[in-house]
Amino acid sequence: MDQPRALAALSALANATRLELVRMLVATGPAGLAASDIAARLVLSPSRLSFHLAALEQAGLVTSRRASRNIFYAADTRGLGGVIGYLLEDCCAGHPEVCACCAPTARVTPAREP
Amino acid sequence: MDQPRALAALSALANATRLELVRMLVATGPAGLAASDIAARLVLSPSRLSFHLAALEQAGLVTSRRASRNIFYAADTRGLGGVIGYLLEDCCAGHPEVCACCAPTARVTPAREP
DNA sequence: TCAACTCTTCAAGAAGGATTGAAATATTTC
DNA sequence: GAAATATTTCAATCCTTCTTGAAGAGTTGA
Repeated sequence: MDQPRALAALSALANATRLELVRMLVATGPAGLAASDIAARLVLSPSRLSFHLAALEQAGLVTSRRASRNIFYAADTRGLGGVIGYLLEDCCAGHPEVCACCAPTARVTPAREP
Repeated sequence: MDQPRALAALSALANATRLELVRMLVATGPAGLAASDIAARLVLSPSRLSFHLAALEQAGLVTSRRASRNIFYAADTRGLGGVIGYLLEDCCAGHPEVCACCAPTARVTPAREP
C-alpha cells in the first residue's frame, strides 16, 4: 500500500454513504450483496448507488461479480486491510503506544503486499 | 468514536498534504513541531499550513500548544487511535480475518472512549 | 424476439474544499 | 513603545465531488 492508494482509499471512505456501504458489505461477508438489495436497505437511487460502488471498487475496497441478472458486491478484505495497515504503519512508527488502543499486541510493521 | 467523528477524521486524512502532516507529526512524537518548522520541511505557505493544521485539529487528529512565539503541533494519539479503532471495529465485525494482516492478535472489539 | 428486470453511463447543476495573497492578531526583543 | 517574528483570518477564485433524472446496455423468461 503506497501513498496514492492509501489516499484513494481514505477519500473513498470519507463519505457517509460509502462508509455505510463498506460497513454493510463487511458485515455481510464474502458472499456479498446484490446491488438491488443494497439499494433497498439504504434507500438509494440506482444511479447514486452505482456511482458510490464504482468509487469503492476503483479504490480497491470492494469487488463485484455478476450472477445472472444481479451484480453482487463484497468488501475487498485485502484493500481494507491494506489501508488499515498503512495507517497503523504510520501510527506505530517509533511510537507503538499510538495504536495500543486497538491493536495491543500487533506487530509494529504491518505486512506489505508482495 | 461515532460515525460523524470517524467521517470527519477520514475526511481530514483524505488529503495528501494533511496525510503527510499527520505522518510527520506522528513520527515526531509528543513533543510536536513548530508550525514554522513544518512549513519549512514541507515547503508550504503559512496560510496553507494553517488551513490544513486547523482542519486536522478540528477533526481531533492533532493538538496544539503555544510556546513563546511558536505554536507546536503534535499528533493526537487518542483521535488517531479512535479512527483506527472505528475502522477495525467495522472490519472485524464477524470477520476477524479482514484485519489479521495488521493486527494478528488484536482483540476484535476495540476500546471505546468512556 | 419481445418484454421485464437489473444495473450503468451520461450530462447538468449545486455544493463543498483547496489555494493564493493580503491584512490582522499575538508575542517577544530592542 | 516600535519593530520583528510567528501564525491566523479573510476574500476571491478554481477545482472536484455529489446528486438527479433520463437514456443505454446486459440478462433472463415467455
